[in-house]
Amino acid sequence: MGDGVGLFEEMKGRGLIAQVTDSAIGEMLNSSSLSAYIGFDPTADSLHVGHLVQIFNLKRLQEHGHRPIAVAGGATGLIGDPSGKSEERNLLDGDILAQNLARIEAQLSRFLDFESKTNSALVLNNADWLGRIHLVDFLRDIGKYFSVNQMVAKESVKSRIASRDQGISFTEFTYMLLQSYDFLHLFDNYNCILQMGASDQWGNITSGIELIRKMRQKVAYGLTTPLVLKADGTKFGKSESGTVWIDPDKTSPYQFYQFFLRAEDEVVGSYLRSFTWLGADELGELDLATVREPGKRRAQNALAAAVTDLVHGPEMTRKVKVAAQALFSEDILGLSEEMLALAIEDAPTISIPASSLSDGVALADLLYDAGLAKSKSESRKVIAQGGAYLNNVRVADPDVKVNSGDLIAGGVLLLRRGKKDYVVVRVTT
RNA sequence: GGGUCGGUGUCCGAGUGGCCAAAGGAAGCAGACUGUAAAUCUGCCGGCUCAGCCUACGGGGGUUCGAAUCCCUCCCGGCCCA
Repeated sequence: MGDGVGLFEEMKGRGLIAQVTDSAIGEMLNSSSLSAYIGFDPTADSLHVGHLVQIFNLKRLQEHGHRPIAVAGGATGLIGDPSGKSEERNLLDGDILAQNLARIEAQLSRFLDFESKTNSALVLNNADWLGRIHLVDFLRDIGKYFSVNQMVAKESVKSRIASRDQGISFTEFTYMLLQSYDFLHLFDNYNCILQMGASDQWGNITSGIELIRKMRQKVAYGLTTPLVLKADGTKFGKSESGTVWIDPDKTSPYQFYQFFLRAEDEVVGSYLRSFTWLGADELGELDLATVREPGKRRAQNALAAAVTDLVHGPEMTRKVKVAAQALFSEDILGLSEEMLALAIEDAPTISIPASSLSDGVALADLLYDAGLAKSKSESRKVIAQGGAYLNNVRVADPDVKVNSGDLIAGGVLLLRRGKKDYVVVRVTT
């Protein structure tokens, strides 16, 4: 699938390379076929948009003839990586971790090709090897190669040690050894010579490379990608309603699409490069469009469509686009029943019994029940401040009764909080 | 183990007997202006059956008319010593 341009140049052009351990990596990626891995710790039951850069990098790797290996951290997830974390983590329960792992493996599988004759992808679980090691063996065989002096100097550890009231537990301190051992294991058993990851993984990656050098007298390589940030420099991946997950049950495709649609002008260009496969010509055009006609948001639209396409498929993308257009249109009441049905098909929905509408439900209660307010207090406040809309019409009285007379086409209510958050209320009999 | 400092709302952080649902900042939410952007401005920002009540300042107990504030005890963390 290589398109003539070398993988390394392509990644570089897209701003996807932060650091490499050796400049030879460029040549290796372009000419030979190698195995490379990225680790994912199953700290939640789904991957989120923050993981997409790495997943897509594996995909790019495979498209250029390399074998991508995704390592799910069944063992390291139990420990917790201190990198980029300002405080000690709570340990995850083993059962929960196992469930998370299964789902994440399934998600990873969607993006990679496992059928290829030449460079089929692999998903491995590091519990398969880390779980078998005996402590004393590990300390003798692996621990011997690690200098605490050097570990302490690593940024991820240093910051925690410097932190006045946090500190770092021995458990998290050892994380680096486990990740290094992963690399060694993959190097030995899968001929994997490259580890990739976000730039906060640099310390962990290089320590794996050192371990391989010391134990095998062989060279392994590392490549990191820049952390994706929001325009204000804060962490990417959270929306107003929390983390943006890949699992459609945790973040609806509609919300997923909206998240990318709302990308700030300053970063939309880099997002397009990280999260889509658009070519240089198109990227250039969109950059220009953002400068010339920012109000049209062409880049944002292209971004949202392309990413939703990759993650949820073209059919879903089409639906959420229609939904967005309809919901943000001026008069929802003017929409045909058919259009409305299509628009709200995949919007978040709650159901209420018809009987409650015949008595009338206070708007404040409805907003709360719909999940648009965390408490009834909040619900009342939002309404009083003019932030609540019933069928796209602002209603500022929290005690106003909503009844069956408010139902619109198809027998639903459209409830909105603020400008962006919609919930469709369906009536059940 | 000893000493010492500390544990306050989502986070940071003031408060050392009543004026404390607790200063200030950040985050977040709503509104205005815009482009479903950014910046800015205004308001909100524990809960509830909301002009009232309930729950809260690490846990438990106590002193007091009254405690985030004082005492006892336990738990947790930092630093120093062993």
